[in-house]
Amino acid sequence: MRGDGPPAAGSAFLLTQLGTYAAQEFATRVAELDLTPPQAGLLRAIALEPGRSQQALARHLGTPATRLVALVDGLEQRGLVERRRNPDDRRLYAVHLTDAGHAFMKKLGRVAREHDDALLDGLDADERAQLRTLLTRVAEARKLVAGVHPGYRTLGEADTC
Amino acid sequence: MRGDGPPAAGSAFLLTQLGTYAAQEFATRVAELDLTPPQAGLLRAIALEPGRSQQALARHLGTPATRLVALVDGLEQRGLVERRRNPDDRRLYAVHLTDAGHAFMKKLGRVAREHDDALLDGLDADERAQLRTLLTRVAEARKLVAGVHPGYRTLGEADTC
DNA sequence: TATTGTTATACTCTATAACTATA
DNA sequence: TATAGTTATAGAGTATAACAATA
Repeated sequence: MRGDGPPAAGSAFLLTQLGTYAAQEFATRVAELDLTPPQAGLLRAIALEPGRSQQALARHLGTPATRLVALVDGLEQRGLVERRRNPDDRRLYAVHLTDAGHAFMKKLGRVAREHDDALLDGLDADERAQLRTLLTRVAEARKLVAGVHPGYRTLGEADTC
Repeated sequence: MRGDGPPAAGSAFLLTQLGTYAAQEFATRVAELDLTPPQAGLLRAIALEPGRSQQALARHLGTPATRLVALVDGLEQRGLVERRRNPDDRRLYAVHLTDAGHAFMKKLGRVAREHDDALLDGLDADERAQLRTLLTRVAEARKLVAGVHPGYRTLGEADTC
C-alpha cells in the first residue's frame, strides 16, 4: 500500500544524500588526524594562497571572521600555522603554514585521495571521469567557488527532500 | 606563489560541495512551505509507508526516537499528520497523513521537482540521465538506503576537503 | 523485565554584538 | 571614523539519560 509521496528520489536528492555521506566519511577520516573538516578546509585555503589576513580568508570562505579566530587558534596551538605581524599595518596578521604544517598537508592529501577512491570504488576509470565532468559542469553552472565548501556559509540544516 | 595543498578538488569534494549546496537550496525552497528539511523527509517516510510506529520510523531514518517526537509534534499541530492508537498494543502509535497532509504532499512534490530542475539546468536531458545513473551506482555501492538522508544519523560537521 | 513514547538536561556549535588596537 | 582582530553572550539544534505507561 503506497502513499502519494514523491515518486522517486530525483538527482538533487541523490546529490544531497551522497554529498552528506561523503562529508561524514571525510569527517571520520580526518578525525584520525585530529582534525575537523572546517579545519581541513582552512588549512587548504591557507596552503592555496599563503599570507592572507584573517579577514581575507573569512571573505574567501564566506564565513564570519569571528569563526576564523577559533579555527586559526586551534591550528596555531598545534604548530601547523602561524600568525605573522605585518610591519606596515600592525592591525592585520598574515597567516602562513609552518614547516610542520607543510608536512601535515602531505598526510591530509593522502587521506583525501583514499577518501576519493573509497567513495567511487563502484565506478571504473571511464565512469569516474564522466562523473567528474558532469559534476564540474553543474558546479560551474551554479557558480560555486572551486574548492570552497558552501557549509562555511550556513552549516545548519541538512537536506532531506 | 602556490603552496603545496591538495592539487585539485577530487570528485568526493565536488560531491560534498554540490550536495551541501543542493541541501541549502532545498532548505530555502521548503521554508516557503514553512517546513524544515527534516520535516520534509519525515513526511516522505510517512507517505511511503503509512501507519508505522514512531520507533519504526526512527529505525528507518536512523535517528534517535526522541528526535521524532518533536518532528511529529510539529506536523501534527499543523494538521498534516495524525497519531492513531493501536487497540491491540496501546503502547504504540500508528502515524498517518491526514487529508490535508496528502494535499500538502502535492505541493512538496512540485517544490522538489522545481528544485531538481534548477539545480541541473546546466545539463541537457542526456547528461542528466547519465548523471543520475552514475550517482545511483555510487549510492548502491555505498549501500545507502534509497530515499533516506544520512543526515538523520549525524547532522553535525560539514565536509570541507 | 522489556518496549513505546515522552520529558528534562547538558552539550556543541554558530552567529551577533560589544570591545581593543591600530590606522 | 573606519578596519583587523578578539572576546562574551545568547540562541538553535542535538543527543543522553531519566521517566511513565503498557505489555
